[in-house]
Amino acid sequence: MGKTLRDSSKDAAAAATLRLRHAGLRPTRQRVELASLLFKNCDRHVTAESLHDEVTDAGLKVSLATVYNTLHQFTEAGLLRQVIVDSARSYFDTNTGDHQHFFLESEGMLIDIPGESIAVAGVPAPPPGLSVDRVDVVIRVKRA
Amino acid sequence: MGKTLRDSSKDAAAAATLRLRHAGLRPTRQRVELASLLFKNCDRHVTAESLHDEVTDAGLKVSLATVYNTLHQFTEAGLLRQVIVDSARSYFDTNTGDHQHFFLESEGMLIDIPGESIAVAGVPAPPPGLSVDRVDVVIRVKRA
DNA sequence: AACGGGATTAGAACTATTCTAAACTGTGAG
DNA sequence: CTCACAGTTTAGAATAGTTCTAATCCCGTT
Repeated sequence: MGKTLRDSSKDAAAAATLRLRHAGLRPTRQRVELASLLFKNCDRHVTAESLHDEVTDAGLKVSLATVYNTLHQFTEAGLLRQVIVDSARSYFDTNTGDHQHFFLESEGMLIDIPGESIAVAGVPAPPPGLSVDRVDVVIRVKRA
Repeated sequence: MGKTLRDSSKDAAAAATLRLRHAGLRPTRQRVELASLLFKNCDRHVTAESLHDEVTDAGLKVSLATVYNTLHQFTEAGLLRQVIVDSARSYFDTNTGDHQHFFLESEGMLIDIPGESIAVAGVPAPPPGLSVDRVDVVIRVKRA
């Protein structure tokens, strides 16, 4: 028989707990709740503010400071990736694989572009003493 | 005969004044001083703070608010280009042509990469209703 | 020289983010 | 099962970068 809503919520929590343990993070209530929201569905892009609103709207109580802490810890642990496209706010991406982004600045919207589809050629060697850490491509788009 | 230091300073100011008029900006003392610093030498990358320090160290008096206003007006007028690589501060680039950047985050240093040398292939068509505004490539580097 | 509108300014205000210090809680030992 | 403690959370203060405000100033025209 199908699972009830409560079951799937429990499942998400259980999965989140596992994921946290794997990452070496203690599965506190707040971290489990945030991880459940972040990783339940498909790839997502959030800001601290948007995630805080979301968790609050869900009737859960997590402070904004904890949302910031958690986003950074998750990023540190490789569960999230920070996307820098706007000098006003930070975005975090649940897709940590190789990919790039469309960015619609007027609406703060990010859209993934699979890594395989984009190729960057002709990158010169970095100046002596420096090594390449990552290549970021941002396709800035606007409403046609 | 060679020009004196005072002459070349005057030249820079005269050139800056012309450049401002061409861009449709009134050549005020502050704008001329900032433009002289920005465009006297080769390509430069500045932040509001760094430019304010520079103009202050030169013994000139320009408020930080004016530096911000001016950077935005220059950008608007196509004299500068804003570079988004850091979610904590804004960089402005005197090179407005087609090019990309190395970014050494730990030192807030930007290095130009000529546009011809880099090619981005395989960019998918943007979602319906959106059009590509610009393609930014940032090569994040670290001390080897 | 006087005028008018844009430009500049100091300082307040604002936004996103980080810090602080106190209260709380998961976890392993007993 | 309970205790203790290190790690976590929290409210609120603090900070950094940037923008706003409203008064003053000055460039270009008359």
